[in-house]
Amino acid sequence: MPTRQITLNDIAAKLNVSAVTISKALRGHPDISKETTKLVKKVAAELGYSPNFMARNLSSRKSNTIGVVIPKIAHHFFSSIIEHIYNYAFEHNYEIILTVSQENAERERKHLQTLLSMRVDGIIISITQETSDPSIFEMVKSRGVPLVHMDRIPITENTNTVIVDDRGGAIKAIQYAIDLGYRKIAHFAGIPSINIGMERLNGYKDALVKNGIEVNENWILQGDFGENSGYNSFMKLYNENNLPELIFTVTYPVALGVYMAAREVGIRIPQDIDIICFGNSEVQQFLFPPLSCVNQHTDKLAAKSMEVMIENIENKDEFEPKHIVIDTDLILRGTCISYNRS
Amino acid sequence: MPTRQITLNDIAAKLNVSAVTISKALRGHPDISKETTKLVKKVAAELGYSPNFMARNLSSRKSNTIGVVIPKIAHHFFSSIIEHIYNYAFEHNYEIILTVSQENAERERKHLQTLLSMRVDGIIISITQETSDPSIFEMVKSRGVPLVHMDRIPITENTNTVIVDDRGGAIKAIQYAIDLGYRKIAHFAGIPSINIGMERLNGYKDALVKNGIEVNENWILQGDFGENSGYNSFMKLYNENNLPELIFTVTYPVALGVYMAAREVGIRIPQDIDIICFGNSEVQQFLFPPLSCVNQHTDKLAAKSMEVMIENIENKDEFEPKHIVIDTDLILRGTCISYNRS
DNA sequence: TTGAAAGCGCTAACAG
DNA sequence: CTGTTAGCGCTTTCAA
Repeated sequence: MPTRQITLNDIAAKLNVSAVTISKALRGHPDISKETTKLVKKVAAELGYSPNFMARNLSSRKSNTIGVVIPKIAHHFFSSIIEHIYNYAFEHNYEIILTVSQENAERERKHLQTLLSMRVDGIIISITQETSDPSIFEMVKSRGVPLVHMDRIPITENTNTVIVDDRGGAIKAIQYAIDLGYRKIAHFAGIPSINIGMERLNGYKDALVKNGIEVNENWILQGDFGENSGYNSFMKLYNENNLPELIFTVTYPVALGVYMAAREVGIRIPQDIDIICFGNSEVQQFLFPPLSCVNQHTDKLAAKSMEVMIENIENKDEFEPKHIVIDTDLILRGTCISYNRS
Repeated sequence: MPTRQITLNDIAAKLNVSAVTISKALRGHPDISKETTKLVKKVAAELGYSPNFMARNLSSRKSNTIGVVIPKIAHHFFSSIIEHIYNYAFEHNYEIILTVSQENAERERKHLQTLLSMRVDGIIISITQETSDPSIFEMVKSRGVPLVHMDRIPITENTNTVIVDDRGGAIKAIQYAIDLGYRKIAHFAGIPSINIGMERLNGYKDALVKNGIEVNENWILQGDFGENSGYNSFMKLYNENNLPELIFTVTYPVALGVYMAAREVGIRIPQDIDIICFGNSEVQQFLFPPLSCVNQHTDKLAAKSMEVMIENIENKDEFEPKHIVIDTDLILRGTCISYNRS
């Protein structure tokens, strides 16, 4: 570095006191007199002092930093959560180190290692589509680092989880559709090894069963959480000449894939086939027709995750893992609002 | 911390060598023999050693970390850029510290301070709508921290800038529309104090003038970059009974606002009024009608910003500020594809 | 109310 | 090829 940074010692030298005094004064420690504190702060500002977090954290063994691992960022659900997490952190004086696994388990693993190396105070994670080995999470916990699993969680015990009521949300949507008059309902499902895929599927089945409607396995299309998956599933049913009256998709991108496929083959939504999805995004109201959905309250998801995290950090010893479930609601727009089959 | 972390000394003790040897071995330093290195790495892995970045960075005065400040994250343009930045960083072994200013200049300032305190190796920033005082950027540079202004840049000299060819992109769009037959073209402009607002407006005017079309100030509606702005501007013209044939919006959200307003008052797009916007997003193809736009290549923006950043970091002394301009292209979908006024 | 001493975990420079 | 010495900039005892 050509330009050396100002340190405590520089200020100390200038004021003819010790660095300790400066350190304390700057942190508002009660040891130091009001006057001294004031003076120190003034000089520090003049000199453009910028505390060195590395040194501070190294010495205090606390970083006031929370690591976050998410699978994707250019996706409304996650970017919205992230935005709320950042806001929460800002208000509570925490820093966020965000990492993005790109749905890649190997990369997820590396990011976790990095966060540990950075000595973050805790980690909030939403796992990838392909994460299957939960041992890495055990490792994190064994290091004494608080962990919160958010939304996409593995099958681990004894860890904080903050999830959406996926099953309940799915039931809500399907029950509503049934009440409307729908009976032939397909589900474009996600990856069953991930909780959200499994639970939404279960909710779908539950609702059908409860209403005495037979579950048709041909109308449960396994895929992933992306556009292509929706496109392919639709095309499969279309080619089999086996389209249902309504499609319930596991995510909003999957629904986009359906829109695209339907337009391509000239099937009209909602006249020829209707649709509702899990997951909200502000652009849904601009689609044609505006897409109805199960809304997930990303703000609450984020806030609760942070809340649990901070509690756990500040109360490490006698902390019992929390399991929070966030409620959902239906947002009705231009699809799935009436049953008008011929 | 209840569970102490493994340190170099722990490994050193176990192997009866010095900590320095371990340190070097772990970093693959040529000083150490292959065998020793191998052994050390093995033991380190067994012990679950995780290098302490704080200590490492403090001692080496290098963090391999790049700070990023953006105004918003739940917005396709930025989340897309961020995603590319993360990927680039991952491939080049840099860490990213992302901060979000929420379009708030005060918060931006704080984030900058934090990043300096974290001793990041450099900072990439896209400024807020309200940032007016560039002195903070001078301060960053005076600290010897490389700075890259990306997309939304202040009026500073002598700093790296990586921007989109906003003026050129606007000209491209308007010229194309004029060739189609459009003459009555309005511009829903952004904030003029920010380069992208100014340049897109200038491009709009340039193109009109070049084609001998008079610039009508009533058709230049000043606003910001969000949905509401588009909504309000549209309503204003609608109420004045002064709608043009085509609207060119400064961003994609502004166009969404127009969609919403138009639907509300029963004006059809593109039959009654046509539209094209600056800025791409994958959901545009799912809008009705699919929205045409000037595409900005967020991947190149991100990659170039990172490239310049890393060059500047690794070559601090004799580095000349770079000014990169990224080209645009038109993506034509369901709007602004033909002139069919009656 | 202030400060001296010690150390956080690591690396750079040099010596052997 | 390996180790010794000396910090990086800060905070935490503990003594004055």
